[in-house]
Amino acid sequence: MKYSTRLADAIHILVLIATSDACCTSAKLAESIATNPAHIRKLMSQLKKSGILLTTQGKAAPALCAAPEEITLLDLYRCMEGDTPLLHLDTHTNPDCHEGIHIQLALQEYYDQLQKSFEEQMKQITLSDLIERYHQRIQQS
Amino acid sequence: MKYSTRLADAIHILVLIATSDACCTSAKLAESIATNPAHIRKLMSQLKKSGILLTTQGKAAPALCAAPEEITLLDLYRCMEGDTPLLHLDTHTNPDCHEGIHIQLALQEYYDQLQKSFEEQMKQITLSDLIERYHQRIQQS
DNA sequence: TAACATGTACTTTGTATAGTTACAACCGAG
DNA sequence: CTCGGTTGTAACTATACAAAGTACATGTTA
Repeated sequence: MKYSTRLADAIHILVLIATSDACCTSAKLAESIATNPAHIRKLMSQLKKSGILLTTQGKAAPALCAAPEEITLLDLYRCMEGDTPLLHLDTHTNPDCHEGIHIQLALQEYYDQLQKSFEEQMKQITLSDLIERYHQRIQQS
Repeated sequence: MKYSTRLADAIHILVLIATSDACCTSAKLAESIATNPAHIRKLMSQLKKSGILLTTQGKAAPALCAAPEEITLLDLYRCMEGDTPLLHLDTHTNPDCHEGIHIQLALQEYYDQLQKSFEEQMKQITLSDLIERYHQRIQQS
């Protein structure tokens, strides 16, 4: 499977919306990300369903539902990737092989532990942090 | 990261080799993982290249190159996934859009930070830990 | 030497993501 | 109230890549 850039794209969209004065049409956002407007609208639709973004049909005026300080990377990860974990077990092992099941279940415990810790750290990073770092980079260049 | 069960399968193979007295042919291992022998041999070949597993052509006697305590989850991750990170930037943004580049670069700093911390934790988990937990589960059942 | 293994190249299949097109629904200015 | 611009969403296609499967050269051992 191709790896996903949806989270990175969603963040891209949100940072532009949060920092840009100009009207953010899906066409303009698509130009910055170098993709097509429909894809942008699909991502924005997902952000809307998660209560992160506010959009109006026919009107190019997307707005954040909360302050950037309130939106964490974990919120965005869950919005774009759902419950999909970072590492994957092989759940298609032979059911007749008892050892096989127990190996995967033992592994799951450690995977869960890693996932939980990763999410805990994503919770510490907010959209505001990203915007701040982005502004610093703009100034330096 | 893209969806892959290679790491889980590699661990499956190593645990079986480390704990099984019976001769571990690629056919027998394939049966436990419910896949085909060629796939198993491909995974084992990769483990061999990384100096984790020792195999001999024509001979069904795979063996670990190091004690299970010495083999970390990070070693196995690197072997199976290489430098592929867990989260991916969108590097196909419009080069004419300066903002776009800086958003992704700002994001990269946080992604790198998360990746580093994740790998640090994978380093703490060894094949020996997995085998131990696996034995506990076998006993309980 | 025969039976059985591994090592590896090649092909096929399955599936998630991204790209694209099309169009209905909607907004706001004139 | 109409028209140009916009969103929302449903197809469909293209692409990438993991996994499954096939084949066979090479090696081991009884």
